[in-house]
Amino acid sequence: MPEIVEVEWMTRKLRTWAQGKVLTAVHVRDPKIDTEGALAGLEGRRLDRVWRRGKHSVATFGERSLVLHFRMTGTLVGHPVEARACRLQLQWDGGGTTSFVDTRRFGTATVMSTAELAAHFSARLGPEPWPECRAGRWWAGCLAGLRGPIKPALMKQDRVAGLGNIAATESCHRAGLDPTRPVPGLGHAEWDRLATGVRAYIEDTLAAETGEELRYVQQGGKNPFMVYGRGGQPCPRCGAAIVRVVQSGRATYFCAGCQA
DNA sequence: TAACTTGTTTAAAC
DNA sequence: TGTTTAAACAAGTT
Repeated sequence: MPEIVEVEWMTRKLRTWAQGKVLTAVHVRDPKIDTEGALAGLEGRRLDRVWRRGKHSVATFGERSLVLHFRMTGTLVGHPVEARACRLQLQWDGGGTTSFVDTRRFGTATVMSTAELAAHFSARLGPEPWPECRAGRWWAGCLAGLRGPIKPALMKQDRVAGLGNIAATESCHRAGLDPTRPVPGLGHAEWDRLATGVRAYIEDTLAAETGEELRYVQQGGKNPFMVYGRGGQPCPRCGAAIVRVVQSGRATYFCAGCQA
């Protein structure tokens, strides 16, 4: 599930593949991804910059930008893909091809002007939690005024951009924090632990992404997470059983032994 | 077969 | 009135 770490990884890949190159051809293989017919307008433009904002990957061509959102199963690969899951292909001068592969077809690819992009992001995205160093005070400020539990609060994109269900779940575990604790009840030491936990999760997970293709949770049958998807299994830190609860309709996993 | 998976939007509840 | 949660949605896997 592409969240901040996976989107950062794909953004870096796209940068190495295509930044500075001219987009010579756009092949829309799934009409649903480009109902406005705007993608063809990018042909012939040079890709100036590739950057991430929250869970979006943005390719900027002068005054127009291609904004990608991967939702559940979207991913970028650096070669042509013929399978039906390939929704979009971008061809670059020099012969390279980038494919947007998305089996469940929930992802989006939108063309925006610089002004539209700024308005779009400022209306729905809070500040970036990473790579800038964020202290506990910063987190307390971002989530100030919220009354619900901490884990769903971490997923509010208009407060802090980029954290999804897995990142929020794993960060609470690293912080030793019970995900059901109400935001107003958290103290300075707990905010500090949360700041450290989020940073550790992001950097450790990013460091584990070393191959050419992005790893997914279920692929290869290996679950790389500490608690996510491990209901009933022993906690890797303290050995107590990991429990599964539902918060705001989303699965949360945590260890009642070491998350208080 | 039906339940489960995700982020976002919209509607309803508190 | 503002904040929070539930439901609906996309489509494929289990």
